Order: sequence, then structure tokens, then C-alpha cells
Amino acid sequence: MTPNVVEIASLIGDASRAEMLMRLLGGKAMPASELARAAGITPQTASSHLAKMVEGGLLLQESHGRHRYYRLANQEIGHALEALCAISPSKPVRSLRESDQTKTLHFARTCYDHLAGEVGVALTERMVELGFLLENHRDFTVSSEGETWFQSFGVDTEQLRSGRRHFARQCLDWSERRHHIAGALGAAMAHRLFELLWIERVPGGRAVSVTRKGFEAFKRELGLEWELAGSVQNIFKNDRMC
Amino acid sequence: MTPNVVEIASLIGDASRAEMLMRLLGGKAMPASELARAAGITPQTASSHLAKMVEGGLLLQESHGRHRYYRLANQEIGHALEALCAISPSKPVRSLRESDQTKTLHFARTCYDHLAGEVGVALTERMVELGFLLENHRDFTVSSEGETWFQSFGVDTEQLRSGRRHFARQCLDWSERRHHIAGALGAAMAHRLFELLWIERVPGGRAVSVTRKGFEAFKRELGLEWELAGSVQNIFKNDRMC
DNA sequence: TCCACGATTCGATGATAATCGAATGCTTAT
DNA sequence: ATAAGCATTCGATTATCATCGAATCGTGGA
Repeated sequence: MTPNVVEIASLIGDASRAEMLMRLLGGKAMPASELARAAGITPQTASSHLAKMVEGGLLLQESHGRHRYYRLANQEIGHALEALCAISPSKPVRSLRESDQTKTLHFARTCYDHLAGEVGVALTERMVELGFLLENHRDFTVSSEGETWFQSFGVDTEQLRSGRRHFARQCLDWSERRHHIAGALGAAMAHRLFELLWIERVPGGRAVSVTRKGFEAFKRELGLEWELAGSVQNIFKNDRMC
Repeated sequence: MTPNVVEIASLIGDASRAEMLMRLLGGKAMPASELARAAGITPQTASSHLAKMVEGGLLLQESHGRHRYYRLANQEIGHALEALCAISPSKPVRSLRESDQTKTLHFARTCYDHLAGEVGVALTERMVELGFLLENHRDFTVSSEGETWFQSFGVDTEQLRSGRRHFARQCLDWSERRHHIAGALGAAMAHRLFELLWIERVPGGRAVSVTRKGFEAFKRELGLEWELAGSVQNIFKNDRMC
């Protein structure tokens, strides 16, 4: 088993590749050129890196016209990267700007294609508390009350269950060190939250902010509330790794 | 934050260093020469690697006579390595021997200095179930019934609390994907289990086996039992990474 | 058909780092 | 004191690989 761990670790242990992986952790597929620009390298070099990561099973490639889109191969890779973030000792903060970025990422972000950070964890735990979700080994199951709630929320659990993807996984959150919900159900929840405009992507990164509407809705529908820190509204371009 | 993740990942992403780290994951400190032998490299090369890992904060060094012992710098590093194991896709099993090794490691092993694997997780969850331990964010706390039980079991919680080390941490188990108990209390538990001869180290690796006495005692004292698979008694020399 | 553009391949370069032989320090044993 | 053994440092070698320029491939638009 050893060589596999070594291979993955060394793939991540390169600055350019790590930067690209972090971009992809936002959940969206991205064309090679964009990833090259993000990592600050030429398209040739990027192409080489991307090929290696596909070979190593970290990424999948999909061709659309003359563009080639890359995305994380599966949710496990997302988990892996999050786990590595959790591992790395946090460096002392350099700038106020950086601190804001960190705060915003800790508050809410996308992890592969579901919701992580304080908001993701709180939402998950609240749904457990309300009896909608049941923790079961490394997964969640949905109770009958839960089924009703998801239906009314606009998430079709039946359909999700029919897919090949894991239905509802527990995903360890690096900032909170608690589990949040992942898998098909986690992705569907996040998608619906975006759709309802309770949350929205912060341009240029994988941070997510809760809209005014979202704050009210979370409180009304689920009894969840957060102090509305100033940093939450902050927009930043260059979110680095964690 | 990025550079830190990259640095750690690249430190782990070298075959020789990874081999040494895995040896150290057994929890014991080891002299440089032994680590060199384990990794199949000369002492000079090993020395260079070890210096890098100390520099990178992964290892600590302690001199005893003409030997220099190395050990993991802290429990977080152990967590990190375990997490990486959980991340890596499991390769197809090559030999029956290898399969046995994996089974044995999954069943019970030391993680840094506490108990992991099926046994570690089951023990932890049983103690939560019995109300001795309470899950609290990323830690455990001990209830008053718990205090009594630990006392009777021969673990002095008072003394453990006085140390600088985290008292009782949740540690994610890569094979079970559930939490087991770590920190000072986890270490003390493991130590006491070795002392009582409920468990014993399998020579040559970090696998642990449950003794006959242990099987009976776990059942009698805690109502825990496992099917006594043949593989459990197997002894193997070369446990590789996972 | 021809051109523009994204992406990749090839080849060369340069930097990094893993490795080991030889020499040096330091500690214990005789 | 002298020898033996563990560990490290130094220097040289070698291999690996990230990087980019130039050329090629393939798709889409003119």
C-alpha cells in the first residue's frame, strides 16, 4: 500500500499542482488554460501536471470542443485534500487581508460539491438534532420525518438514491473538525441552497457567503443563526490553499 | 497557508521517508540506524532525511548515549499520516500474506501511542455507549461514572489532566472511518491494556493482537466481543504502509 | 480552405534532491 | 588510552522533474 500513499503525497507536494488542486476543490470543472493561469505557469507545464494527476487518479478529464475540462476524480479526493489542510499547522497570519480570507473560508465554503465550514457543519448537526438525519457508521441515513422535510425543501431523495454515487456520506471538515454531509445528498442540498439564493459563491475562490435572505431563512426554517461578522461580506480574489 | 501543505506533502511523498514515518507510527521512538535499515538506505541518507523531517516539524529527536532516537513530533502528525492512509485508494491485494497483514492491521494497531483499528474504535464507542465518555466537539470528556470506572481500571485521570498534553482527543481511524480515543487518556488506556496483557504487540510492526485473556476480559468487563479470526494470531515481519 | 486558438507533445535546460563514499564527532566499552 | 560503534557532515554523482520554447494536433470560425 505504501507506494500509493507516496505517489499521492508527492503529487500534492508540488506548489503548482497543489494550487490547481485547490482551485478544483471549489467543485467546478476548469479548462487547462485557466488552471495554468491560476498556478502561474505556462500551458505546456500545466498540461504535463494535469496529465500526471489524471494518471495518478486525482483528476478526470472531459473534452468540450477545443477545451478540455478537468475536475477532481471523485469526492474522496476532495476529502483527501481537506484532510491535508486539517493536517498542516496553520502559519501565523501575515496580513489583515489574509486573515479575512481565512475567516471567510472557515465560515462557509464549497468542498468538492457540497457545503463545508461552520455553516456546513452547523446545518448538518442541526438536521441530526431535528431527527432528519441519522448518523450511521460513515454515512447518514434519512428518517421518515427527514424524507418529508427534504421533499418540502425541494430535494428529491428518491432520485438521488437511484444514482451510483454514495447517497449521504460523512465528510470530515478541516476547519471545524466535525463532520458535514457529503455525497449525493450533500451535493443536492448545496445545489438547492444556491438555487434558493440562501448562499452564493464569492467570486474568485471557493468561499461561500450567506445572503441576507439566507440568514433569515436559516433562522426561520431551522432555527440556525450566526453573528453577522463584517468579514462575511468581504470579497477577495486570491484565496490560497486553506 | 499553501506552502505549508506543500512542504508536508512533499516530505511524505518520498518512499524512504514514508517508510520511516510508518515505522514511527507504531508510537515508539527509534534510533536512526534502525530507521535506515527499515527504509533500506544507508545511515548517511537516513540522517539527511531525518534532519529534514525534524526541520519540517514532523519528528522530534532525543539523544540517549551514542544513539539518537526519533519519534513523531506530536499526535497531530500521527493523525495526519493516518488520514493519508485513509485517503489512498487501496490497491488490489497481491499475496495472501499481504491480505493477512492488512486484516491484522485493520483489527488492531497502535496509532502513535494509542489504540486504533476495529478494537480501538469498538472500545471507544462502547465507552461512549456506557456513558463513561462524552463526545464534545473534537474531544472527549469523562463523566462521573467514567471517573469511577477509569479509577477501578487503573487509569489515574487526575494525574493525566495535570500534564500539558491534550487530555482526550478524538482521532479519526483510517480503516474504520470512525473516531477512537487519543490524547493522554488514550495513551494511558493503551498502556494499561498492554500492562494487563489484554493486548500485545505483534513483533516487527505496529499491529496489535488481543490475547486470549483479553478476549475474555473485554467480553466480561465491557460486553465487547469479536469473531476470533485465524488471521489475528498471525505474525508478520514486514508490515508495509497501511 | 485557411486561419485562430486551445491543448498537447517533444526536446533541451536547469534546479533540486536522493544517494552513497569518505571523513569527522562523539559516546561507550575494553 | 585506545578501540569500536553510532551518527553526522561534506562532497561528488546521479537521477528526477519542473519548466519553457518550438512544433504539432484538433476544433471552430471566417
